[in-house]
Amino acid sequence: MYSTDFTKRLLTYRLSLTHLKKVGLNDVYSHLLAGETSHSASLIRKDLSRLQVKGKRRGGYDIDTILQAINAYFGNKERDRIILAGMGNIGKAIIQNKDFEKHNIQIIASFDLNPAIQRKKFSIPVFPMEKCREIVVNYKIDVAILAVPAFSAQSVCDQLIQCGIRGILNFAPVNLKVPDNVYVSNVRLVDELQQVIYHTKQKRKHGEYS
Amino acid sequence: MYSTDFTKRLLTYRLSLTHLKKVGLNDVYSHLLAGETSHSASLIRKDLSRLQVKGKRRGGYDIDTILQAINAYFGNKERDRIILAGMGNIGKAIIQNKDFEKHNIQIIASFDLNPAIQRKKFSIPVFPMEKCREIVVNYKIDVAILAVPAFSAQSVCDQLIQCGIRGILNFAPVNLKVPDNVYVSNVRLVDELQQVIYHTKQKRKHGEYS
DNA sequence: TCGAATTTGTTCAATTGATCACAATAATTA
DNA sequence: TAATTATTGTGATCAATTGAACAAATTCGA
Ligand SMILES: NC(=O)c1ccc[n+]([C@@H]2O[C@H](COP(=O)([O-])OP(=O)(O)OC[C@H]3O[C@@H](n4cnc5c(N)ncnc54)[C@H](O)[C@@H]3O)[C@@H](O)[C@H]2O)c1
Ligand SMILES: NC(=O)c1ccc[n+]([C@@H]2O[C@H](COP(=O)([O-])OP(=O)(O)OC[C@H]3O[C@@H](n4cnc5c(N)ncnc54)[C@H](O)[C@@H]3O)[C@@H](O)[C@H]2O)c1
Repeated sequence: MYSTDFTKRLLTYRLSLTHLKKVGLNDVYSHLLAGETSHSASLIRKDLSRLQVKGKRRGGYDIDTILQAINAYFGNKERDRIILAGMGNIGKAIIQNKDFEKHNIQIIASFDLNPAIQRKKFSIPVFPMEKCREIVVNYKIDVAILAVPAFSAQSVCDQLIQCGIRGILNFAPVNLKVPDNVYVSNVRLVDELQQVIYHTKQKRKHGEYS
Repeated sequence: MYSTDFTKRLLTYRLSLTHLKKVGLNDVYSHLLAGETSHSASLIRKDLSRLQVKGKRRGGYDIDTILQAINAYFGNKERDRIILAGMGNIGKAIIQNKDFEKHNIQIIASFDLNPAIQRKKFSIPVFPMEKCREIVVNYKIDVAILAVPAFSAQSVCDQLIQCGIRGILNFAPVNLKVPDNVYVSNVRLVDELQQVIYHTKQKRKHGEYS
């Protein structure tokens, strides 16, 4: 199996390629994509080779072919349905964003312990956690977004796994403990920002100027 | 200089250590921290060694000492002040979150082109972009969060850099073009989720069960 | 049609990063 | 006190990833 870095790069390529396509291009050279994505041209060629995308020597790669290969890699034939736990600020921001739909990801339901939130009208239904198993089983859901406060994150995580969830995108600043057969990815916004601050200071220090 | 992976691991350690401390521990063994963070014990020891944190042989490491070293590494003496561009769903979620303050990061102002939003009352002032240079210069701001729609991301990014910003945490699904002396980190929520979905399917396939 | 220019595809080398393994050392127990 | 156990700290090894380089192929122009 390929590294997670490879997978991540593919999504970066996709982003640039859809943009280039919108701008009117049909073909792309590895070094052009390199400029867009800040990955080296030879790494890009190697990645495309792993994806079994063939370019034309001296002609570059066909953008649509790459995009199809990337989407195929992620199995984007069927629509992926997921759920959301925690309908707070982050949860609401996410369900209002159209990008998930655009990439065939559908958030079909959310869960929140706050009855006031349950009563509100959103684009998707809000249930109490007790309803979770029913939804997960009936709709064969594998993946959940976890956007509850830190102090309840582990407990809600446990419940999700209990209900059958096998993949979690976690926003809470907590290192979740999960069994081996569950995949967790953490979005640590505070950490990300702190890293930006740190690296920005470093750049200043080491005097990189354009 | 150290890799960004090293920097990222430090923040993971910090998360677990603050948790362990809250639970009542004062000391920690490398393999205990390994269990919390899913990094190997030997890697953790090497990281701590690089941080010049000394443990006691057979006695483990003092948690406070590690935490101080990590905070020192990130220069957490002074409070870091940053700005926010785009007061939409993500922007609002971020300014309402207390975690940034807790880590000495202060978002002092935000910018949005929507006059209706500018008139609303938030915990921080909302200015039109024209005010940006003044704020950035007067308060010596280096870092910005970019949370505007994709189609205006590059343009707002350019303006920020024009005003003197040197580090950007970008939420828009765009590969920003910036000069060499600017550091950019991207939060790609759709990509993150797609990766979770992908890796969850893979785990299913390769039959990992706990 | 031939040659020059350009870009892919892949091999190879080098670097980086992580793990292994163990000596050094400290604590514990008998 | 001596033996034993547990843990750090680090040098050596191993693996993975990246970048460089170049042959093969294709296009373009003369
Ligand atoms: N908002 C941000 O910008 C931001 C930044 C970094 C991290 N985070 C983290 O993301 C998570 C969500 O953030 P937020 O701003 O949306 O928080 P929030 O407080 O706005 O929303 C949390 C929601 O979870 C619900 N909830 C609480 N306990 C629950 C439980 N046991 N079961 C089901 N639902 C429960 C609450 O009712 C609330 O609606 C938090 O852990 C936060 O630390 C948020
Ligand atoms: N909401 C999510 O969950 C989510 C998920 C993935 C990615 N994103 C991305 O994050 C970014 C922000 O998302 P959001 O949901 O907050 O969007 P949003 O539409 O709610 O907010 C965008 C804000 O930016 C302001 N804005 C637009 N153009 C501007 C300009 N030129 N200068 C200054 N301000 C401007 C708008 O007035 C608005 O207030 C978008 O690029 C979006 O694609 C969001």
